[in-house]
Amino acid sequence: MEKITPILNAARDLFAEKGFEQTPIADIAKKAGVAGGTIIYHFKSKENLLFILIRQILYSLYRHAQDEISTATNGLNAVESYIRAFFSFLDSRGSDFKVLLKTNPFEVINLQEHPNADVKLIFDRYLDLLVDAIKRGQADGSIRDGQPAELGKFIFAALFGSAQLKVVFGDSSTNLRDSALHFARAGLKK
Amino acid sequence: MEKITPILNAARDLFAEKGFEQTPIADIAKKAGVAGGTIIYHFKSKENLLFILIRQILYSLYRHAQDEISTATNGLNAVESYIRAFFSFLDSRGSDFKVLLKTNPFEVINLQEHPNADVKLIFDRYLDLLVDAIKRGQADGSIRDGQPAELGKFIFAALFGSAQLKVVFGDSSTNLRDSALHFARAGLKK
Amino acid sequence: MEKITPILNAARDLFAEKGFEQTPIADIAKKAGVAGGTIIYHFKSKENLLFILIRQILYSLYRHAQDEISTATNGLNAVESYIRAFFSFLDSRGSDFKVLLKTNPFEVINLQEHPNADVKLIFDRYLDLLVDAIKRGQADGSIRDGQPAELGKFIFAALFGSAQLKVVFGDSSTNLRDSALHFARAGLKK
Amino acid sequence: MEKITPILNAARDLFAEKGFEQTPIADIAKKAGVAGGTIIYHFKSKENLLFILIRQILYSLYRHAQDEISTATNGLNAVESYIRAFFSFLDSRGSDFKVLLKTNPFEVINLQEHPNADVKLIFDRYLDLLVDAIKRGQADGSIRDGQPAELGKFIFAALFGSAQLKVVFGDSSTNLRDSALHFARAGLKK
DNA sequence: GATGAATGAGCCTTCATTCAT
DNA sequence: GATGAATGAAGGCTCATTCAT
Repeated sequence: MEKITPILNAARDLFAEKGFEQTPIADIAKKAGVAGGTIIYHFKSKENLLFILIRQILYSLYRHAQDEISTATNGLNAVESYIRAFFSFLDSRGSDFKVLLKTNPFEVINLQEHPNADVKLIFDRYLDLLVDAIKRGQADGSIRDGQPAELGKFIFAALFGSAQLKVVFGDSSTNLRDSALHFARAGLKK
Repeated sequence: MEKITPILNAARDLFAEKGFEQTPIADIAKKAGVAGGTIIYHFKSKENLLFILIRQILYSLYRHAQDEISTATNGLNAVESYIRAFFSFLDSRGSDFKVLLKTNPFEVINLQEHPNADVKLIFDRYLDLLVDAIKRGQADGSIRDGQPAELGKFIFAALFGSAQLKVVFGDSSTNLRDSALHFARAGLKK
Repeated sequence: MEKITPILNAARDLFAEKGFEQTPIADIAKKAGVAGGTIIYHFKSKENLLFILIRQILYSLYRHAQDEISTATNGLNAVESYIRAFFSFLDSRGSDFKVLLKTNPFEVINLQEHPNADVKLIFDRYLDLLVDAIKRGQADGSIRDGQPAELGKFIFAALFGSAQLKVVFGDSSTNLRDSALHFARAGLKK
Repeated sequence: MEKITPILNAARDLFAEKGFEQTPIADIAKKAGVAGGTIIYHFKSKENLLFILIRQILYSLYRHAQDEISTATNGLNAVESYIRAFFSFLDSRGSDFKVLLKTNPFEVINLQEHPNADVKLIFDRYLDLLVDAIKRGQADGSIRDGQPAELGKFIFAALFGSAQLKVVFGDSSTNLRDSALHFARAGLKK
């Protein structure tokens, strides 16, 4: 029971470092100071371990954005907070984020299967945070007209693309963040 | 010798569909109508087959962008052409693109090792096309000031993020393209 | 202590349904509403649990035959009662019988090892019931001459073969019983 | 390709000796002088290897009975030949037979699944040989009236029960055969 | 008596790669 | 150039059993 956290931590680190497929359960076990069978005992399968991990990470990301947005004074400001939150998460919890990007979670995990559905759900919620900020901005006059869902999706895409650039090629997240803020403002302002 | 093309085609389709790790050489062999040994005989290793494939695809993408840009009348126009080229490639050669996104090529392939270096090279060239367009725009007055490399990287990130959204969740590439054009114009124009 | 019966019942059902090897202790535990460790605690090992079960079942079979024979008026009649008892047991306690046939108990259980010896003992006693009936028939003139042990063994073999046919292929036990009675009478009568 | 026979031979011996579940593929490989992977390469799965083996054995048994019956002069004679063939097979190819009895093939092998269907088919054919002999006897007057299918099934059951007695407890097949012949004659003759 | 988390040996299977033909 | 039988290391998973509580 108290082995669950060490396992999750070991898995996070190894998945982030070498990827899901390249990480044998035995390695996780060794790093977590646990027997191989213990991992399956608690997580049923290696894939499910990934799923649990992804859900945790996604939820943290969601909460982090939510916190940041909560103090925004208007819609555009909320979008900026959302972007800042994304990059600060990326910086402070880079290892977590690598898991997200290195495992193509939505490929490895079959989203059709019931228990995985909530990963998609959290993901959607996280996107909604951005779309809602845009709607708010359109209501309070800080953001121009346009379909909030489409504007949101594109910004979202840009954020994940930036993260990939940082994670894969080591690009500076500061520069990417500033560019993201710049383009978002330019594209959204009235 | 004449077995090489069928092998590449089969590999492309299968890598696109199920991913690199999930595709056994035996499956490629069967789909290509070839013996398993033949693939190793021609490509040395499975990883190298992926490398060859990625290089081909990346090069096509590069040429496609180059073609599109060649008729641009100014820098901003060239950037727009670059974006359009990206999405038209994504639409017409979706399977190729999936290979790029599903294999995290820059993870699987160790870019430090010599023969793989040119994948990174083509990749950089492709990015340079965009950066050069921005520089051109700054020279001809169609694009505002700012560091071309950073502006370019962000647009680039947004494009790949969009592709991922399309490939993974099936989002409309038309909407994503229009948003990309919108944000690029807004962020680059004087 | 009061957990023993539920465990035995669950084990009986599962062994009958899926066989000994195919039934994990965990499944028995769940079905019995008991913890996994409890089963080992009470039965020492999975194999020993099977052994206890087999002994119970065999003893029931033995008692059932004994009861039926007790009212027989002569030897041939006793043999017929024995056969009828076998099939009525097979019908009324099919699940028990399946355990016997599905586990090849005499393979799984090493009869050389001391505590298991009494399974073989009960088995022999059960066979003796039949052999004794034949002897009795030879004494009272209802059964022809011949080696009782051999005649008995063959009838015995036929009964177990019939049970297997019923259990595996679902053949009618009524037909099999009538045939058994027919052949036994024909082969034993003077 | 030339490894298939050694594998089948090794599997036959080991399944006969220790049973299907108790025989790791690695043991078969070692005994066959082959790599572990080779077995799966040729037989797809351990279960399928058993299936192939069972089919071979069953077919031999079938052919053996067919040969023996072919010279019978009448129906009753054919039944006797069938019984003799059974026991001579049991004696000369005891190891093969043990595989049949030790694996409860009809349990391990899911008869519903297509490729396994023919095991049941051969099995039925083998039984039909006996039923047809009984019909022939009823036609030529050497065998009394009665439902051939039921009479056949019972004799069949007796034969398999006898084999089990021999295999498990080492009973003499000569005695069992003579008893079988005795009871069959007594039960079938006019 | 009972629990259930934890163990770790064991097993089947996968699969990239080799090599004799 | 091409084949495909053969390999064997590697990995995910099962499960009877142990033991601290």
